[in-house]
Amino acid sequence: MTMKNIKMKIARVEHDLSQEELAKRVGVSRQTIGLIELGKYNPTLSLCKAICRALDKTLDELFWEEE
Amino acid sequence: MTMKNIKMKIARVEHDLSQEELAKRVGVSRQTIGLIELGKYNPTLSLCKAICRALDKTLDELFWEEE
DNA sequence: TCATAATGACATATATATATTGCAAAATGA
DNA sequence: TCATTTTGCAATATATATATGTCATTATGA
Repeated sequence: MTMKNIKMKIARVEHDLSQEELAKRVGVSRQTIGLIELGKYNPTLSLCKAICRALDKTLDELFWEEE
Repeated sequence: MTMKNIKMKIARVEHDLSQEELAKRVGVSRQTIGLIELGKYNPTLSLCKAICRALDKTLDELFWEEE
């Protein structure tokens, strides 16, 4: 869809989590996490929040871009 | 779904916009805006961003709650 | 008061987020 | 190298976000 979410990928790697591990913690499939990182999905707010909590970040830190 | 988004409603009123006017600016239906404010919808990230831009707020300001 | 605008509620239809499965291509570590 | 893990990709199925239309209720302003 739009562009890669490199910030999310970095935060995930910083937590030493694979896509699959993050997916499990967040309660979603591995593919969903992968596609969000690739920028090919438009996730729901509740999923964004769950990812943020799992990675100790806020929405702005992972999903907001100024401009 | 979860709970009312009072912050979004306040920001909208501060901009002197009706639900219908905000909906038009954001490219979505009036009902969608209304249901998001009522906390009965789980909007997509792209819609959240569009609402934020229309109301001069960030994701954290309208959609994030600490804890 | 009263007319109008704004909002909530509900039903049905459609688009799309997400799940699931399987396989291929990279990446990683020994 | 090679075995294993990780990630990308694709197809199909399902759940749900969103649209549309209508009506009832609640603000709002004159």
